[in-house]
Amino acid sequence: MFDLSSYEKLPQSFYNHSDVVHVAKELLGKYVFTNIDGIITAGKIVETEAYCGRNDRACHAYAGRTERTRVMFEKGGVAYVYLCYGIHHLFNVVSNEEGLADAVLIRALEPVWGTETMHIRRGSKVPFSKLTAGPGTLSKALGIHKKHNALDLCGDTLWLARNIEAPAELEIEATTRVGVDYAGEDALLPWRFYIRDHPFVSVKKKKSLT
DNA sequence: GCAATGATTTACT
DNA sequence: GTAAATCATTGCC
Repeated sequence: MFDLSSYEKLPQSFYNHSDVVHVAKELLGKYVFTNIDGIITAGKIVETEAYCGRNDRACHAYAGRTERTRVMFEKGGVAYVYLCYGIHHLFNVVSNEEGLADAVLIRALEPVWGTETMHIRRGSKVPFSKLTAGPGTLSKALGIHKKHNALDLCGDTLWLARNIEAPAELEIEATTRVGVDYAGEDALLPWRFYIRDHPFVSVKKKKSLT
């Protein structure tokens, strides 16, 4: 059975690491919790992508600080929620110090708590295996809304935790990121991480390699 | 103030 | 496999 007492909220210091790629890898196997309207949902992180605002053209913050991206320039430990294509909410974890726009995009989760609620939020009869397999769908399943943008991840509405009983070692695979072809050479950076052979990883196919 | 576009998903051919 | 849905952010007038 799932025991909430086995989970420990990640401290502020976790997000202040100077290497966003390192944070992205550390996030694998951790858990995302949300408490929306008193309903708790949670999922294990199985896929992430690192974005670095200083030298990564794929990052929204690369072009500079704007009204939208200013959250990424905050100190680590806040949520950056962005509405993409007018439909989908993407959930990012901001890392590093204030002024350095690093963030980790959560691309896929494994539902572990409140799966009934997730099903309701996802509406139609999506198979269980698709509940949180994708950056837009996982946000919807967890009830993450853009109103949660800039939320403190150490708060009581949206936070990350680790399982104190979970094994420390994971099979981590690193590949190029998805959907950032426009970023040119930066799209080739192996900054996408996922747990090897995990069923909830959104297996991306296309790879226009020459 | 107005038009273009995107870190995606879903449905239809 | 291709195309549409849909809207906040962005850049230019």
